[in-house]
Amino acid sequence: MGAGITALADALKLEPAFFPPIPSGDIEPRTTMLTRLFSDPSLLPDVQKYSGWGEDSDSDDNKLKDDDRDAQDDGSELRDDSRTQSEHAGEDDDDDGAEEEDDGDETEGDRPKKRGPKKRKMTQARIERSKVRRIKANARERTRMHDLNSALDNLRKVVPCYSKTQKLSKIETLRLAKNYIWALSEILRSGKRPDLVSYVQTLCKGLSQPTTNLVAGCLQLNSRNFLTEQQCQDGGRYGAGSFSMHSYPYQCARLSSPHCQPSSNSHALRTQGYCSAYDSLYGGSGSPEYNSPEYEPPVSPPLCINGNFSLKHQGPASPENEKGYHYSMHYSSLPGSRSTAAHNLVFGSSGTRGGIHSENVLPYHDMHLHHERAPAYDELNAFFHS
DNA sequence: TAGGCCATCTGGTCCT
DNA sequence: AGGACCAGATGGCCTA
Repeated sequence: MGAGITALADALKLEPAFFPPIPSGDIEPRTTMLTRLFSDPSLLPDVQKYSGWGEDSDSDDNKLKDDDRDAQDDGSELRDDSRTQSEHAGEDDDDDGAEEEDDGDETEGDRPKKRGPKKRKMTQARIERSKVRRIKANARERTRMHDLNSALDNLRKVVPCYSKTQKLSKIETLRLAKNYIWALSEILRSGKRPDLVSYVQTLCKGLSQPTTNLVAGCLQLNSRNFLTEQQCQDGGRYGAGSFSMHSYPYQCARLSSPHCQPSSNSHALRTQGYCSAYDSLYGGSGSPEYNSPEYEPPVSPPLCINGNFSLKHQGPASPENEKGYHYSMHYSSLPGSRSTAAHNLVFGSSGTRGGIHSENVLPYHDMHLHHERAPAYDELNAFFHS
């Protein structure tokens, strides 16, 4: 696939070093990493090297911060003092809380005198200004956090599990997004249709059990079944984090239905299994499970295993939505259009490989691509087509 | 009731 | 000086 990647990089007008390896062991602060990650697509394929962000990198992150704090010991002392003051002063911002600063020198008492430039006397005007500044800063901080939450909401909508009634927590959203990006980039890298179970495992890596259940539920796959299946299959061949590209028979929750009974015919089983799973994953085909009270209809980009996804915009478009999803393109539904080729790439050129028929898939003209590189997708499809 | 998640306030730090 | 970003503290809400 090396040449393929090069062609893909060309099609996307990316730097030649697409998918460069990230030196392992380079742990950086979470915010820096996220910024870099989302601004530099070339790093996506190695996201998994950062697996365990939630735990390991957090501690590393904290370690760094602790080091920082050590270097700023004086600052934290001040901080603790001010914290205590504010606690004693109560929550009321209007209660001349700033005057406490003013009295700082007098109330120091047993505390050693602080060095450095002496604080200027807080005049009434300064106090007022300080209060106004604080109030404005609070408002800005609220707005900032609301923006952050809006962005997280948008992220929730494009990861493979979305429910308005059972929202993923912030941390789980980020973890799932990371896994999702990894899984998609892996699909792009290999150019093969992934094994569904491994795909779900990849998505769920590092997620809490409730979230794993939620994701598996959203994907219409009984998590216990797939976990059990995993353990039963040749002792860890599908170990955590693996992203096996070959398929094998597995049991999904829907296999109990009359047309999905396990049989000795592995091909038939595989076919039926995929049929059920993908069927549901693609949003469609009148699956009754969608009426489950626990999950809303799969408004998430269904499994997006075809490398594309449709964003769900229900309700009025917010300015942010308009801003963030400005680009959209509709694939032609003409016979023999490029979408077919792209579709075949991930589902196998036979069109029935793994039991997937093109008619089970939402037509591309119903799927909106939203990507800042939207113009490049034509070329990307050309690549798929060739 | 403990624990998880969240919103908010707050002060510190960095940058313009 | 002021804004952006960050992280700690706190309290509320919800659920097992």
